[in-house]
Amino acid sequence: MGSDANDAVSEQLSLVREVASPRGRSRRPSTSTRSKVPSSVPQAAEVDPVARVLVEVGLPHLDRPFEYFVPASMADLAVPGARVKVRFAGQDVDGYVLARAAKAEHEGTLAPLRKVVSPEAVLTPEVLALSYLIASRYAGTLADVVRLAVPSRHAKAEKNLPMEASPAQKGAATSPRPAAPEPGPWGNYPAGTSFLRHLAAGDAPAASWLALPGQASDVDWPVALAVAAATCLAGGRGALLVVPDHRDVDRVDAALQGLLGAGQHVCLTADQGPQARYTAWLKVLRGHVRCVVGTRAAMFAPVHDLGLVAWWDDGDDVLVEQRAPYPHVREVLRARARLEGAAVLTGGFTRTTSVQRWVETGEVRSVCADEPTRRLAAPRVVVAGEGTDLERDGAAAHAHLPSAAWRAAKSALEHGPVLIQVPRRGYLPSLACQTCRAPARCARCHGPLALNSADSAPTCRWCGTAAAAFECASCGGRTVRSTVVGSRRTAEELGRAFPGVSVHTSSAGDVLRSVSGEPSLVIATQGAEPIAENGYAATLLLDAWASMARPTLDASEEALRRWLAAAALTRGASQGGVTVLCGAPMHTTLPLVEALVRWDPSWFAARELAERVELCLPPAVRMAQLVGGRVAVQRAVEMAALAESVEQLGPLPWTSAGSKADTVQMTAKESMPKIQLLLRVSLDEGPALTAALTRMKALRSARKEREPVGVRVDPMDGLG
DNA sequence: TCAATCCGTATC
DNA sequence: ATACGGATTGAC
Repeated sequence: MGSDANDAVSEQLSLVREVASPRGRSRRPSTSTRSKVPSSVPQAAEVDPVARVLVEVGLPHLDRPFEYFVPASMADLAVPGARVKVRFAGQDVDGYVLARAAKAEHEGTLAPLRKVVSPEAVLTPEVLALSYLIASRYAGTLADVVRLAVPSRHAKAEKNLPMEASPAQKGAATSPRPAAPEPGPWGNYPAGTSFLRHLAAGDAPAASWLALPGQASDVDWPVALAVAAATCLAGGRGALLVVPDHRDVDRVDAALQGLLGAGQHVCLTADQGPQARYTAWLKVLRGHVRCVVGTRAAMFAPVHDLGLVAWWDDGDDVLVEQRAPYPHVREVLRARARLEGAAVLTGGFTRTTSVQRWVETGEVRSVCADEPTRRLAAPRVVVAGEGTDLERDGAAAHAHLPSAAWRAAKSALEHGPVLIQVPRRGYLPSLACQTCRAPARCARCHGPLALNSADSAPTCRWCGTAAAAFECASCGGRTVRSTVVGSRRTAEELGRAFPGVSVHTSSAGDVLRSVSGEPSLVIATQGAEPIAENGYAATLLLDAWASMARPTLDASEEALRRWLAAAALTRGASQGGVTVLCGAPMHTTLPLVEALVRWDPSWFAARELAERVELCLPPAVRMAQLVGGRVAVQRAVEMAALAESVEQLGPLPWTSAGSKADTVQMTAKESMPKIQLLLRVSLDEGPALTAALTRMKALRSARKEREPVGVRVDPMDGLG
């Protein structure tokens, strides 16, 4: 494991023990005498009459435990982890019992718990410890993180689910452990079987796995995840698998069903409905099952004896939680693995720079296939030029297809379906070097340059510096070109280019799961590609330039991720599969294109990370973002009393993601333009920065600052 | 001298 | 947030 966060971890653990230990004594001898209990209220419990309670008031400066006395009637119900209602500042609020104690630290009179909502210990010590770490990592409140970790109660589900595992499940739990499965897909990777062996033995191996493309059961990634989970279960420990979306959950679910049989795992997804969802979650909490597959909210599932955390496609932005404090699945599962001694498995067709950093610090080991294996499994990749060889006439001209792409599709349609991937609409306009097409970067802070309005000079989206004299860092070019994005071919146009072929479409909101092996054209936006039975005969990746020119930090990483995800649905070169990249700049050999052609995401990730290190960009540094009115942000920064070493980039006008670039956001009431300030520190100084931001938030809420100031750590996760 | 009001602080 | 206390202000 890397050393940068070890201190923070041990510090947090001791904090957790102090607060959560059932009989925990304070390090300092308590100066309080035994707390007085008003005579008008019920008798206190005889054993551990004090409950430390996390109260759910949404105020940062009240984000700490408060002590209540436990009435005798609740002595056995108010267990650590139980939901309670308490009187707080004159009103009834919800809370959780964090711990019971013999004596209070609070010197004044304790108020009684008003009610134990349910004796179900929904906030387990492990999840509580995890929540402390995540709150600290993201400068958020414990209450916010607990809200993410513990689903809201569904009383009927709680009542209907038996407390004890059913006889069959009980039998499974007490009978000899299930046998470890065959390695299956893991046999394709030199380090794969070793990973499984350590996993089964109860160790905590950590791996970044670069999956081979293909859907056959001896390579298919959902099968590989299921095998890892089953191996962990066979070793007597629980497993937690997180995947980006519901379709992925279904695929892993099917694979688990095949390996484990019925009733050994549960799925957790947002679209289950409250009762089904809470029932599934309770099965995990009560230990009926020890294996979970789900979407991002499952990352907090209270799996018993956790032995493996795994997640798929680290770069997918749906792995970022959309509620404060916006934690990434990667950080949550990494923290869980450390706390609970579990193995780590992060897989994908590509590797993000964040995971590459772990590989390079030795925190995780790379698990990937050797080059000959990759070459056979991956499709042959062809690069068609940007406009240079467009068909001038005939059907293909209508579809704006390069002739190489048209020919590949035409011949592939004799053997099976053809996938045509188009970029999503709505990318922000951005700037690139006119000569070499490298993204234009700010000379001062290396942020992305963009045009605020048609006639102004290019401006940095981070620090606001106007690039009066642009000079490209890669080739020295002095002119920028605007990359207008978002043109999308219609299914009709393509249909006309291939008369007589049936056409399917799949895009966000109307996603097609799979298509048959019959010849057809499948037009899908990025991320919505259906799976084809036996794989696509060919895949066309359209408008490469649009994917490459997005004005976000991770544009290249993201482009490769999306291309390889589509290309991975294509038959391997050994079966004639081909992928055609259309619309890539031909002037230079871009590493991005080279990585696709050679199917070498590991090499690309290392290059990208080296560049980030050089330019002091995440994940080589820690960043935080403040958003709000100009004065409020300025005052917030002063309150934070930041160290000298904290670099401030900006402020500059803030536009919300997805809004048009020239729309300046206003705060609701004052019609004040919002501004953004970025803070940058070394990774070592990350914990100090988040601590300062936490203090600042507490101070602001204690002083009842009116104007909101948004704080976001790792703002590049998800938004770029 | 007392009540109304403002401000700061604690909330167990 | 809401409640409370202490200080401050203003009218009798």
